[in-house]
Amino acid sequence: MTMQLEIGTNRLSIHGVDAFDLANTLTCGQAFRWWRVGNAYHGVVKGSLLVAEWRDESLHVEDHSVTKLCPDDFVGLVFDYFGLSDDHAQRERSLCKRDRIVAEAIRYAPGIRILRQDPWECLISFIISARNYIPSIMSTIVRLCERFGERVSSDEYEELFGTRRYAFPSASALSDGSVESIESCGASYRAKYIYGMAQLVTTGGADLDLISKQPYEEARESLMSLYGVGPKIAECVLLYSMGRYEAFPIDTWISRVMRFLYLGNPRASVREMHEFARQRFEDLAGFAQQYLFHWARTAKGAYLRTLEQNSR
DNA sequence: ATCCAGGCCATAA
DNA sequence: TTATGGCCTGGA
Repeated sequence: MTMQLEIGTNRLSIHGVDAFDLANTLTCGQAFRWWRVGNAYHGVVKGSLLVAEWRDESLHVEDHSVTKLCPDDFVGLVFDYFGLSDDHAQRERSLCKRDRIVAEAIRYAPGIRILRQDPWECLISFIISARNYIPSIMSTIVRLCERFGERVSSDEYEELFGTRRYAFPSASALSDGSVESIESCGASYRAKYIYGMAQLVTTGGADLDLISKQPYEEARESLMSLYGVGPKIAECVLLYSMGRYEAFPIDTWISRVMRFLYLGNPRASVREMHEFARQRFEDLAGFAQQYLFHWARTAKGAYLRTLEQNSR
């Protein structure tokens, strides 16, 4: 199937996108800056305010930013962010052949893509996500953006939807704040990590662009050397913002799936889980993780919790 | 109401 | 190298 583009004024329609579920892709826990409004999703992506909707078998995206992108940049942003040039159907087929549990997860909810997010926003967002609910994560990020970010919504958008949107704050904007001001946005004990990170990145003590070019293991170590960043967050950054699809972030849900459905060992170590995932899923581990994560939380949530209870 | 969450750090063995 | 407690507080 070939894609067809239709480009209008600050709007774009893409027909013939295969293996793409917009709703699940935006709400499956990889990004925290999308809101459902009617049948559409409103989100801030790298300083642009986008309104995305899946309608008539096509993806429609509008640019509602104050400063709108030129058509080329707009198309580029959308293709890059959603990974539209990738043959995702082929990935799904390949994963289905490799593993029958992942095959079930894909059958349950196909078309989940890995978004290509901004590394800085991704890093801070997943620091905030530690021991936190998704709604809390989102509201903390909103408050950070309101306090430290720049306005991104156009006059027309604000009039139409009655709300103002802000871009994710830069490192230097956050470093101009303080631990206390970040804490009061709801970041809690994570505020010191965030403020420290903002200072480090602003002064050049950490270079995410450089890290993104390092070999996988080296990049992972570089990220984990940052105060407040452990294996889970490092791998989320690698997967969701650096296109490292071999990454396999292990949170409590993936841990349950691995311990009870794959390894049959309630006390399996994170190391064992990583080893297994690397051998089984190889270069597509990140996609396997995303499908398993969504399936575990929604379709298998109660079941996995029961297994966990019974193993105690 | 309580109760605990999509980890990380420090400390201890 | 692996195990444990503490962090803190907005939501369910």
